[in-house]
Amino acid sequence: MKMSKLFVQTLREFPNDAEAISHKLLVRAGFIKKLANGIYTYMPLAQRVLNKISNIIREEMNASGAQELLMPFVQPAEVWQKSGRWAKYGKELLRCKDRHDNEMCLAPTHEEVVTSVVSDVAKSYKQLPLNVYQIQTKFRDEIRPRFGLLRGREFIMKDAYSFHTSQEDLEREYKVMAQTYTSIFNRCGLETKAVQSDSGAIGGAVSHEYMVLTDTAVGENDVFYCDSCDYSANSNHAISILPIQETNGADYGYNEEKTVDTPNVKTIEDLSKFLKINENCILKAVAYIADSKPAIAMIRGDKEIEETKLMNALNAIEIRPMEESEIKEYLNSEAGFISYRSVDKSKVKVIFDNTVKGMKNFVLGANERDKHIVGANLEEDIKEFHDISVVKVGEFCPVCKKPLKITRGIEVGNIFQLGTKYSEPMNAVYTDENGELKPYIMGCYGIGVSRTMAAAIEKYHDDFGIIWPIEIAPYHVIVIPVDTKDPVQAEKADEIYNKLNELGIETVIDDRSDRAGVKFKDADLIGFPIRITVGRTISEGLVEFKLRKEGEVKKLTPEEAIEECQKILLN
RNA sequence: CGGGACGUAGCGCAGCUUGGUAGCGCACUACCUUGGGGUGGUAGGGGUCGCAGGUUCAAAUCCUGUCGUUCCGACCA
Repeated sequence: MKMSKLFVQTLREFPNDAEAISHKLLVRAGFIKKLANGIYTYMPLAQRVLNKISNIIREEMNASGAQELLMPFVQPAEVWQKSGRWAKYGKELLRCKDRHDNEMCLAPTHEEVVTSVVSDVAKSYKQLPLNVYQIQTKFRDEIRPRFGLLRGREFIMKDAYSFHTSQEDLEREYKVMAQTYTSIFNRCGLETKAVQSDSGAIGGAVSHEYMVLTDTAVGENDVFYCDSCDYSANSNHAISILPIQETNGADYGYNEEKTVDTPNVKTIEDLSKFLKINENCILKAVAYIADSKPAIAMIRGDKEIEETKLMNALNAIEIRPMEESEIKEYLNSEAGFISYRSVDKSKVKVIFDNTVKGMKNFVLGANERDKHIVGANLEEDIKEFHDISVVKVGEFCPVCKKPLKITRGIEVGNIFQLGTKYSEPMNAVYTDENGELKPYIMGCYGIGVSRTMAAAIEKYHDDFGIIWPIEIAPYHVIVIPVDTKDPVQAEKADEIYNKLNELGIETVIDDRSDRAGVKFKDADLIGFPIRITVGRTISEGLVEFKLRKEGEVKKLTPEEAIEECQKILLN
């Protein structure tokens, strides 16, 4: 490809509205162009990267026995109503109507359709197990799309679904997919960590997220991990061992239950200062609306609530903090002074965190403005506790009990054992050996293709631009004639360019009449892994060979440079 | 959903206070110049100033509404 013909425009400045480095570089290097919030055109350079990632995925998925298909992106409401998700899926599901007034939606995922398709075709146990996948655009109407391709509304995803006759067979396939994912990301030049995204609790669905670990990534997930064993988990789901620590308000002189005035003391921090007591002796109440119903979560003052865990404990689909007015309405209380004691437990669900077990003579809201109770103790009939707190660094690994560490991760893939979550409500069944109808046992396996591209940039860049891993780089080599007016340089550069292309090495020649500086800047920005510069030294029969990654310049003959390219690509 | 900021050429911005022919840099076109890390110059092309309404002889500028973008918040009561 000639640079003068390549449909790309690099910008001299970073875009103003980008935050994440991958977003800034994708825009500045001319890979993507925004059409609307969270919706982008993939320009030719980006499309080449996406194709490379997709092809690696295809090769690995096919090798592990999965079959590629392609399902509709626009879907009728019926399939979603069948699974029950038409009502449950919130505003992320973009709904619309066709000309006949039929309700439709843009697919955010394909469990419904694939279940429906498979149940029409795979009617016998003889056709199972089955694993089908597609690579396709998805649409999720995110509340706040940001970070470019890391959290767009429209994005490209590989989604695979497997169907089995037994849990054992599902688990076998799950392991196959886990291996497949590791090799896919390795081939993309990305090291990933498979991180638990569920506590692994008995009977619970098992799932893992594949994280590209980077300390620099803005936003995204916190990942807890253990150096001494394999344990790692998304902070959403991480558990830690925290010995039930006894905290006693009596140590601060509060050994008798009584109500005290706490004027204008609203936060735990203020309260702790005002009463001269450690935060871990205060029982904090946080009020939520869970699926339109009120709930309060009680937790030790120094701990924080993990909403995903709370959601699970409440068995809710959607939760949000209560607003001031709702606190009045449902709890007849005021923020800062809520107590679990005075609420009507038949109407308001109360959840206690595990940390509350060890609290004695604690401080509690009095359910009245400017008043708290000190020296309080839990009633004996409160016996149910849940893990609803966020793990903190330094708490202990649940497997080997060593302190946990934290890092940032970008989720690029996930694998999930679904069981009969979809097949049962959708009545998707096969006939088994005994002629009985059974629901499929299912698994699903996703990879964010466009997000993987962005994650690679988050991981591999420097001040000058992108440093593509060669496996997913848009092109392998850029040949730069320094002075296109010098016929020797131009001719020799052309020769190298043609030779490389003949060898199947994807090469761009920067034939523009710009100065060398411009070409170097663009080459670094776009991130070609190999650069061959044809300049003055060509009179001595030498060109410059430079890897974007390492930055060292070697003087080689054109033949040696071409050989070097071949060697690198063979590895 | 709450709060702030911003919408002027593909990108980055000025002009608005005090209403009077729409500007700068990059990018684009042509020519000259330069030729190893974003040369220097000359001449051009490109904008219903987000949209709608209002005030006015006159609105990018003032007022109202609306749409969009963006940042923060939407656990720590």
